[in-house]
Amino acid sequence: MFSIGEMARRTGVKVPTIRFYEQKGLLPEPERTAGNQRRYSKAALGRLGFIRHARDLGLPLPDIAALISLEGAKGDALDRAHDIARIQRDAVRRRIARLQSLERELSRIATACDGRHDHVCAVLDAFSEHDRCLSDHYAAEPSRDWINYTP
Amino acid sequence: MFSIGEMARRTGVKVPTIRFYEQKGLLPEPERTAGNQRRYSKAALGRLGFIRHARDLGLPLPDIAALISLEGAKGDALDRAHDIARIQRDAVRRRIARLQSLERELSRIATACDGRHDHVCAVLDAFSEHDRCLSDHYAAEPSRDWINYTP
DNA sequence: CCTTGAACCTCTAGCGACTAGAGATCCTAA
DNA sequence: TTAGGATCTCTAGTCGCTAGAGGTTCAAGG
Repeated sequence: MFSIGEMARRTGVKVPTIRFYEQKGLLPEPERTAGNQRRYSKAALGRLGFIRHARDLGLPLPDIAALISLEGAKGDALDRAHDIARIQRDAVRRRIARLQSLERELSRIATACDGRHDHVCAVLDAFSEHDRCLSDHYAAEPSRDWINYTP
Repeated sequence: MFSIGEMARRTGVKVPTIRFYEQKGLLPEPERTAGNQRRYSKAALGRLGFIRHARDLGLPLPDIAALISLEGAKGDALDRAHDIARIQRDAVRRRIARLQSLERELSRIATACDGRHDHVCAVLDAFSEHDRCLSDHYAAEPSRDWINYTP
């Protein structure tokens, strides 16, 4: 049996976050001591590790809850787990592509006029003017369209 | 003079978000019609475009406010703008590196046992067991250490 | 057995960056 | 003049935590 602090130490999940997960239904309510303190089983430790790992992989809590509900599932139900992984992987790929174009543009801005500021430099303009962008980072996130941006 | 809806249409920033930016001091309070509706100048449109672009680059609002305060600055003050760009670029680079290792792991999970679920498949285990990870994605984000994770 | 102090408890509120809704008012074109 | 889309203010909700207040419990040392 582990105290909540022991769980935190072993998984790297902070104590308030563990209680938060319990409140959100991701962790089952643990046993309590006579003095009302939480005592966790090894299974609970494993599940917290699962949550931690999935969170690190970028999964939102509802998706993690969905995965947990698949515990012990067989057959077609497991397709859901694969789906979640695939969807997350594709989302990550899109984020990578988008960040790479942002990185190019930030590099451009960071090196604009190379630190010589005897006259007005382009760094602020570089932030505001998308026309000068080397890349198409707006197009990368479909929910945001700059089509009508005409300053 | 532009209405708030026109500003939204031209920049892609949603109407409530424009009001939110005003409330946060990123946009100056615009003129109003007799009926209390906002009317924006071209300068305000430009600034909103600036904010939009900087947000897309991942800058937090306080950093954007700092950049705005540099408007018209000369000399050393502009170093601050370069600093912000460099810091953001480096942050983006770290995020890319981290996401790439996550992508590898999600791919591994997504393709675990290849859709044949006649028996218990490894996808859930793959989510929970970091031992099997191909990459070191925990180490990528220094604030989270898995050193003591022993399930 | 008693004390001390670290760890635990519940509860509320706050973060960032919006987003959604209610209910009221305004503007514009037919 | 009227209809209906756009706008107004205000509050509350989202996500995934995090921090703090104020109180209780546990475990080790004396």
